[in-house]
Amino acid sequence: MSRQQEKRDQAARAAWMYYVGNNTQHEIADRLGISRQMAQRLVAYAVEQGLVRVRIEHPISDCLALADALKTRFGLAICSVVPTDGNNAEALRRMLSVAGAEVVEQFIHAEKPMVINVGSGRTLKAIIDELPEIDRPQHRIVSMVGAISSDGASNRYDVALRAAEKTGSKYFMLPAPLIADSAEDCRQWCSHRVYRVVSELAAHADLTLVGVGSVGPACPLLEDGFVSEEEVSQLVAAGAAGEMIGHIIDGTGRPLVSPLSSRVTSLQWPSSPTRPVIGFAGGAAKHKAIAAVLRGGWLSGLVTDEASARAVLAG
Amino acid sequence: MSRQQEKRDQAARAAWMYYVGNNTQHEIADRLGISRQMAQRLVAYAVEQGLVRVRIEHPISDCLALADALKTRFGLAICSVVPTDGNNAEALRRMLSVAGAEVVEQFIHAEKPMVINVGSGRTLKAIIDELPEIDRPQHRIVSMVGAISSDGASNRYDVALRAAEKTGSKYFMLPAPLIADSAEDCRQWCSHRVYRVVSELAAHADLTLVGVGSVGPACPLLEDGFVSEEEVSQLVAAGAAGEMIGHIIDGTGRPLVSPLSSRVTSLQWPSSPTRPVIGFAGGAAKHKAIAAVLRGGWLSGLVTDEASARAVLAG
DNA sequence: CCATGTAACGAACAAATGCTCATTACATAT
DNA sequence: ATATGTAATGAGCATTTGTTCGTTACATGG
Repeated sequence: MSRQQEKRDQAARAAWMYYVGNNTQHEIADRLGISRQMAQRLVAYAVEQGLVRVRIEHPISDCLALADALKTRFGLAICSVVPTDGNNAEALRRMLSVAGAEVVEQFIHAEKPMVINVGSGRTLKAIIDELPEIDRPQHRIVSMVGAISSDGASNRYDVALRAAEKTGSKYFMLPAPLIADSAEDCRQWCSHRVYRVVSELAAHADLTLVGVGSVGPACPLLEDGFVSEEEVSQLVAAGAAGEMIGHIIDGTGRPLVSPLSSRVTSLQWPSSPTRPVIGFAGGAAKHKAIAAVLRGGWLSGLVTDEASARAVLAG
Repeated sequence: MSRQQEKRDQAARAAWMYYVGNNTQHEIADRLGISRQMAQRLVAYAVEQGLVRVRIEHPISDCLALADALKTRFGLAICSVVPTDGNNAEALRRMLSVAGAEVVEQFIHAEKPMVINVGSGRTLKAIIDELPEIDRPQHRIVSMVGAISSDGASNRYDVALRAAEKTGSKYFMLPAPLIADSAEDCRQWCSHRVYRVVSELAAHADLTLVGVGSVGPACPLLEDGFVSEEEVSQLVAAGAAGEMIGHIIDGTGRPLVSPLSSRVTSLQWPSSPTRPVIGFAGGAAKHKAIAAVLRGGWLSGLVTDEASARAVLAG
């Protein structure tokens, strides 16, 4: 057994004893014949590696009420609202991950083979990471965004690939960059045979998972270098309120036609979808984007936080 | 909203912030406008109330190896082995609960209506308590042991009832005491119409969950006042190695014929069952009982602890 | 063989948590 | 209104946990 494996094993053991067995780290150390600090490190390592999964079972009535209100107002089938924790971004991300993973798990669990479209974004990535390993080789996972990044290497946002790894499902990548160099280039990418095959598969997906992004200073598209600051300013001036996998929408939820829109290669889906399309997003920066996406009727499910829910309902 | 509800709500919120959001209790206190101690109490309350569910995702290879060995040796379809934590009974119970609940959850999750037989015992009770609330009104849960206790009141071991409450399933109780006053009395109970109906239902169950008990000093049957110390001595002298819902078996796993055996009203099932029958037990006191039950081929699944697994495999 | 970088380790300290106890608020019965 | 029991509260302290830092072990390349 590799050194790495051995460490994970021991960490898992320490985590069992600590979190489930209610031992102190000192007791664990004694039992495993290691130092107190080492026990502490093992437990910390287990948490860091995602070996420890925590769920809060009791729904908070305020959050439940907000979720119900959102369901009614925007015709959602699924809605989960997590408590807001000041503006601690780290905490928010973790909470959305836990709640999001719970929702996704319900679907993934099905034995019946499914096609699952997966978008991009940090929130979605965190959710996939939070998923337990469930073996579902019968499912097919489709990446809705181009897996080819302009600099070639980094595919760190290929959330779909991660999801496929987690579940052992088949993985279908979209052979394109997220944003093509020109409208012509975009048309080329999108007319490739493989693109069309994947796109066709995605059109019949049983489930679609997408992140919702803001458009503005420090927005994901800008941070990840897909658009320039100038382009962002132009988009905002043109009324951009948010985006999903690169598709920009305005405040009413309608697609925003712009120089950019003809260069985005990522997959599209109809408004008021008949199959579940679940969006994940939270945090003050995204209030406007979430509201816009909901107004546009792009989602049938949403996982968000308390403050965002309130803001959206108030708007 | 009731005072109680409000407290649970706030406890859940604190638990989210503490366990998921990674806040300190001080931060939680500030945010909720309460004292540091109060935040601590809320978190503790949430844990105590079972609002917080912890799972360790990574299988420990030693435990996995033991589980595989048990599967092979005793023809089990399912086996889960949790790490042993000295002889901390409390920790053992919690670990078995978590691992057991995980196994049970897999089955309960099914949408297809199921009939589930549920036995008795502290371990099984703890497992049911650990189950998340999943609404499954289509399932039917059958209590394998008499729900009528001799002193009338206490039905604290009616694990099946709890399970039915947790899942919102229909509940079928066995109208009988666990141990009848005499063989004649027993025959009477077992020939009642309702008993026969329930028994018939149980015979076609899709899943059976039972605890495994020891027979000896401080064994469950004695502790709960179902048998006297003298009777236990006699049973042990006659070769009793363990019991499941009152059915005593010897070291080879064969039913032990005794004055008691004709008075036990609880349901029976065939050895080498074709549908899943899962046993739950751990701890030094039960090593002999577990080995006996496995030898008898009564189970197709087992959840136990490392030390027990080793002991059984060594024997 | 040595040099060099990296991981493991434990001591010591700082921070966070849990517990006990005395006090206070509050409800219910008299 | 007053007594009386119960739950809520915070102060103070003990324990537990987390982090930093210097040292030691160990592997790898020269």
